Formats: sequence, structure tokens, C-alpha cells
Amino acid sequence: MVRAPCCEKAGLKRGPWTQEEDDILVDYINKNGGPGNWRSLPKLAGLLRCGKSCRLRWTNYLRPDIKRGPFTPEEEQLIIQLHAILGNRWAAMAGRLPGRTDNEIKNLWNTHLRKRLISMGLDPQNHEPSCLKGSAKRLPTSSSARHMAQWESARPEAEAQLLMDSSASLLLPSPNRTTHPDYILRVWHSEVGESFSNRKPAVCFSPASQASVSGTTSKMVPKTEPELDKELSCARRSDDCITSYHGLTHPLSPSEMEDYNRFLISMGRKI
DNA sequence: AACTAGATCAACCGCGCATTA
DNA sequence: ATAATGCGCGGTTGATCTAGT
Repeated sequence: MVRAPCCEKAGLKRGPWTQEEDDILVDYINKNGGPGNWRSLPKLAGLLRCGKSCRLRWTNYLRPDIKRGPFTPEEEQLIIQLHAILGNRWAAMAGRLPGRTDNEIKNLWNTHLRKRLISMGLDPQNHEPSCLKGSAKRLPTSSSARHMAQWESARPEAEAQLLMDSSASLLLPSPNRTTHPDYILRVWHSEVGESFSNRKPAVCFSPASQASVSGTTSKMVPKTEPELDKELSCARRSDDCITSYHGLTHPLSPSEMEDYNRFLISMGRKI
């Protein structure tokens, strides 16, 4: 199957947008209560542009809720924290910074923040001190121990994130709950993360306990080793932002996948 | 004043996922 | 079930700006 081009290239304008083109696009979207179908928009609006170009111009520049101007130190700090959790998931970060676009955040990171981390002696990819790079012998050898150590380093950022967004995104529509990074992060934080940070099964929450993220009191029930192992296997593929951060990449077996789904369902009931 | 190198950022490209026919 | 299509995402490019020589 050969993918059709997003638009006929011939005769379409490229490069910087003029004020007149901006006006036409804004006017069309305002009059129609939204862009509708991006592919057909240029024709309907009378623009010699590809639909993709129109969408980009609107989402990155013309949208009325866009906040122009320099980033505040607070915003920069937040981006660094989010990057530690999410990696290069600019759109996910943009969702946490009202009025900022993924493109803006990406540009800020590549031009300023990345260099700032490097100058501070940190690896901009994993936010760890650069001197640790490549020194595998300094990392724990077993995968679960390595996992715990990595969780510990991610924990402050994850907690900042959870504190910041409080209960708002807990109201995600149910179809998104098992795939949304924030939801997964919350799962990780509430159950698996607690298990790893407490390290000893005797002080871990059982699957029946209440998650602590939403402020509900938790009933502490000792957790067995097999339970912890199961959670670890469940967590392997919880989301690419988590797996890439934690370096867990091997595929789940069908039974592990089943356990994972059960785990997500149970967490969905709790939070 | 002229040139150059580096920084910035708007825009483009290609890919993958989700939805529709 | 599958091909076609639309959309959004991350990576990259290139035009423009700015500071240094």
C-alpha cells in the first residue's frame, strides 16, 4: 500500500505565512466554529496551502489561547521536571503548560535547557550526572535492583508532577485511562512505585489497599514476593515513557499481559 | 561597515496510530 | 478484515537575527 501525499504539492505555497493568509485562516475557523477537516480546509477557505501546513500554523501560532513571550523560570523548571519523566514527549509536556505548544517547548529544550543540563554536568537524556554515563559497573546488576534504583531517581519528579496536577486529570474519560501517560504514571506511583521505594515486602501495599495519590487513606497489608514480582512484570510495558525511563523493554508473555490488564483494571477502580 | 558563526524558531517531513469506508 | 484516509507527533531544516571580530 502506497500512502497518498497529504496534498497536491504543485501550486501550493510553502514557507513563512503572510498576514493575509493568517487572517484568512483565522477568519475561516472563527466563522465555522473550528477547522473541521484540515485536508479540505485550504480549498474551502481559499488558501493555497496544504492542510497540514494550515493545522500547524493554527496550532503553533494562531490559536487564541497561545501564550506568546519568553518562558518564565517556573515554566523552565517544570519542563525540566517533565522531561525527566516523559523524555522527548513534547506534546505531553505542552498539555501541562497552558498556552505553550509542543514546538515551542521542543525549541526551548533544544536551544536552552539541554545545554543548561550539560553545563551542570547532567546527561540531558536521562538527567543523571554525566560521569555515570557508560559506567555500567556502578549500576545495580539485577534487573529489579536496577529498577528500584531508577525509580528512586525518578520519584521526586514524579511526585512533583502528581502534586502539580492534583485530581484534575483523574477525570480522564475511561477509554483513555489505560493508555494516558499520566494515568500510567499514577498507577506506577501508587502501587508499583510504592512497592519499589519501600523495598521490603513487609511494608508494601497489597493490591487491595487504597492508592495514596488521591489523598485517600491507605490500608497497609503486607505484600508477598510473588505479588511484587507480578507487579514488576506488569509494569514492564505500562507505557513507553515509563519503560524507556526504566529500561524495561522485553515483550510480555500472554499471561503477563493478562496480569497486566487485571492490574490496570484494579487500579482503575481505585483512582 | 562587512563578514562570519552561532542561536533562534517557524515551518516542513515522514512516520505511526486511529478512524472510516 | 483490510485498505484508505486524517491527524498528531517528534525530528529536522533553513531563513532570519544577533553578537563578535
